Amino acid sequence: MPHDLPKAYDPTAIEDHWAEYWVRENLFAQPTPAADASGSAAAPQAAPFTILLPPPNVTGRLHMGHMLNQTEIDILTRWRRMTGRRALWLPGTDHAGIATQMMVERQLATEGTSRQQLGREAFVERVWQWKRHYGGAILDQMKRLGASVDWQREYFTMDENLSAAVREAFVRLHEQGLIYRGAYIVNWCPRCQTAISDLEVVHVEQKGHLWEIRYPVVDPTDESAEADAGTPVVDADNTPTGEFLTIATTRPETMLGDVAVAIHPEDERYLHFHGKKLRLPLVGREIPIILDEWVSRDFGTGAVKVTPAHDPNDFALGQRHNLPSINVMDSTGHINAEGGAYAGLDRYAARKKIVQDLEERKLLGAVKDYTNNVGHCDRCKTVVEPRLSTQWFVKIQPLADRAIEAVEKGYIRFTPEQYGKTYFEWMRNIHDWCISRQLWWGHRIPAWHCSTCHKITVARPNASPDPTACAHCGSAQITQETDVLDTWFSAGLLPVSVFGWPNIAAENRADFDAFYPTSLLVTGFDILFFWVARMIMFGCWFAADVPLPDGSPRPLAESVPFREVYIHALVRDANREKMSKTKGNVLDPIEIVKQYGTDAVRFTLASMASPGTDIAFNVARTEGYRAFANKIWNAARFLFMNVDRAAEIGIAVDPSALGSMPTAAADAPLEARWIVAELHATAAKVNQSLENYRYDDAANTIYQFFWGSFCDWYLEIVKLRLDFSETADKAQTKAALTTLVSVFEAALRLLSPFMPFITEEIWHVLYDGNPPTKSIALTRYPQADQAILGSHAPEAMLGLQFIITGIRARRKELAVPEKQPTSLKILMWEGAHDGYETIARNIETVKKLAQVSSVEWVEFAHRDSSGKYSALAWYSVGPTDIVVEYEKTIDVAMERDRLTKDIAKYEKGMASAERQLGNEGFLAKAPAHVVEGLKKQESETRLLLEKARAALENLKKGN
RNA sequence: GGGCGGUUAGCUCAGUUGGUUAGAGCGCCUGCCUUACAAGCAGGAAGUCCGGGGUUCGAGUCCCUGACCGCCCA
Repeated sequence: MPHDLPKAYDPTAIEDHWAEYWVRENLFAQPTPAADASGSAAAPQAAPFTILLPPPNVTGRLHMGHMLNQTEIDILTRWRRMTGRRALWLPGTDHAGIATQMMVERQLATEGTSRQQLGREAFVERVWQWKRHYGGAILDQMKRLGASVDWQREYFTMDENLSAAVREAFVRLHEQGLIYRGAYIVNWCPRCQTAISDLEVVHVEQKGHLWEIRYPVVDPTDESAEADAGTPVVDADNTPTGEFLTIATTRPETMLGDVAVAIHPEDERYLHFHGKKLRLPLVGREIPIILDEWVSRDFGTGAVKVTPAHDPNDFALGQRHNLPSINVMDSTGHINAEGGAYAGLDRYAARKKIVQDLEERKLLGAVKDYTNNVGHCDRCKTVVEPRLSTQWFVKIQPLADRAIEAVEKGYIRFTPEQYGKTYFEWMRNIHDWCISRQLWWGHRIPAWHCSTCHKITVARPNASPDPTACAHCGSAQITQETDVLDTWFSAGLLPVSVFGWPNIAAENRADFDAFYPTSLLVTGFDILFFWVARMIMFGCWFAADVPLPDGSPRPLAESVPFREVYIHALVRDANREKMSKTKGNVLDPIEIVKQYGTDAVRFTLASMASPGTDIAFNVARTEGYRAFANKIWNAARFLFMNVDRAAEIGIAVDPSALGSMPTAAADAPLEARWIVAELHATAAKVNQSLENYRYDDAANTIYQFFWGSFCDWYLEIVKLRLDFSETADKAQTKAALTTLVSVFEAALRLLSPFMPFITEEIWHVLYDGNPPTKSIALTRYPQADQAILGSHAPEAMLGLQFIITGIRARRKELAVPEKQPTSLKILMWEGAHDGYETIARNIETVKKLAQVSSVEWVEFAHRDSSGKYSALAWYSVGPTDIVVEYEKTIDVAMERDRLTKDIAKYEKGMASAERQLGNEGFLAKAPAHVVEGLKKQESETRLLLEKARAALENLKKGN
């Protein structure tokens, strides 16, 4: 049956089909290993390669960052799978508390209702409905892109088993005294109406002001009502009289909650204020002046207002000095009843009004421009308000210590290495983690408040799922905490929870034993702290309690959630700009895939994915890789055309030649031995590159092999051998066809992890619909044979390529019409170089590839006799001298330019070589092979220089 | 303020423990519809490796320093 492929490669025609096929056939499922007869340890199998998909938000749509991440993971997973590892890539999505809640709330708003109207239970049900309908669209996009994941193990962080892990982790940490609840300053988002962690705050430089405000010193003798109200005594010009302490602030509205003013104890400017009290303007409260060394004398006026309820530093000051905390804002950022006349105003309206009122009272000092770093909510970009509130925290230090040790001892390795430093930097300066969120969507904190004794009951499910009575006083008057946990709390547990933790008993621990620790984590630097660090902390903490399969305690080295972390960079636009919706430069990977094919987009990302470097995504490049796919497609067409023609005269490739690494007989033609050697070298390089996460090297090496070696040279030469005529040497034709097909088949396997679609398609056609396995992805990855890597064929081939390229260049210079063959003379000097023999044996190749009609070998005793030939036609190609015969009159000026330029180049090379070779230090200290190489190069350059000079002389003589 | 990167061809990037005369893709110029491929073929041009100093027989590579760009943390 003839192999029919359309003339041009059309990705849309093949990709959907294979994407569906891979999912339908469940090709990449990695089942739980079966226990052996004893029922305890799993039967010995190939080493696993386990990798977790960084779970995208369930609300998410695929963007370029995802596609880069997934391409990198997929390449490694497909590659490891093909090298025989038990590869498991586990997909899933994150419930994304705030994002998902916001999305559903928006939906409710369009229906004229709200979550408050619905009530918590109905709202949560509504979110589940949303999730069932729209959630996980991103996973469908992954399916279309051919990610080789195990879809049977898909997880969702709110699933029952993963929720059980979250609850167990919380309870265990609480029992260990590592979770506490208390009133502290947290980052509060007035829009999201929840606390957020330090990491969810992004600092943005913003132009603002530094306001100086005069706080009147209390005169103990004045008992007037004005003084009580904070209205100062004024003179006739309405200017306040008396003594003041001037403070500076960037947030005047918080003064309503001031409880003190702090100065440095040694600040000489303010010594006379020690022990005095101030009257808080606009409020009238009497507040103390406190002394604290924390105060920076250089900042502002050196006097700082203290508002413990609205600033973390002030909170600490307040603690130290036993000051009260007065909260003057509500959860929406409006001034509350504590703010007296300003109650009800939005924080910025209040700021404006307060500044205005201070000015009227002549209490406003200088107003300076000031740029400060303002914290914004990572999710909604609202300015975060530091706020005193009761939250749940993880006492993180013990977990961090273990996580630091795991990396220090090399149990986890970062690539690029510099991220190890970043990790340590953060880990060693870590703060307790605020894990409570005032949301409805998420894992509700498993703590119950007792309204009788006011203690807290934290319990894991025993007889009933939730406790019904207070563990302290037995009262039934208990209600569950309304807060939910930070989404990253559950994400941090994924490496243990997806394999069944905490329910790891003898009968269901096979997955954990087989796949934990995972092998690798591939993710972006932006979630290094959010996720990677937390997984390391949780993994090292919780997995440590799971004994090894043999029952022995699990050491730290086996508790880590993964052994390696590969951090990739950002995908930017073609101009290196960060992609953003506001700039409108966001590229939708699905759109580009539709245009150029998944394989081309994957290859673009891979070829640019050098560790640590951002990717400037340029569709021009993708276009180039679509061309590459087309090249392979057409090489396949060429191949099939010849296979079909061979079949007509009864020649067929033995199927046993396929599926392994091709070899070439010692007496096989040069191009066969060469392409086989190139294939092995390519395989070696690609395997090595992938081992080192050098996707770019791996991709470029394959590209060069396929196009630069296989198509440009091998295919052209092998055409000579594919003789299907009656008189053909069938053995030779069959041998050539076998090399052609087997090298191509191996190259497809080599390329498959990078371009899974086109290789799958062609591979199936190659096997005529009767492949040895269900997919090329289940075949073996090409591995190099050391013996073949030592082949001399590439060296010989290089000489041949050199002369062919030389003749072509010469023909161009002589302006020989493209199709017109020319005759060739090869000048053989006495003491002939080795290359003559290779050229002679492959003279048909030279003739075909360089448009040569006939070849004449001319022997010469001396190089000088070259003068006999018109210098106009004589040409050096490396060590070989040739004459391309063409009657056209030569442009003497042009020829002189060429020679002059060559001479200059050779002279420069000679000078450089002589300088080094004349340097005793170089001869004495440089390694032998470097010296030898330079000497060889010098003598070659000298020869070329002499010949070029002679030619230039002849040119002058001849005219 | 603390920490970490980067600067190589017109563009986007490689360049290993220092080693021979610095590479790739795209773009550019010239000629070709050569029976797999014009998404192609063939040939070609193009670099003060950010500046300055140092170490070395030898520096794009190591050290110091300056400039510029970027990222993270506070």
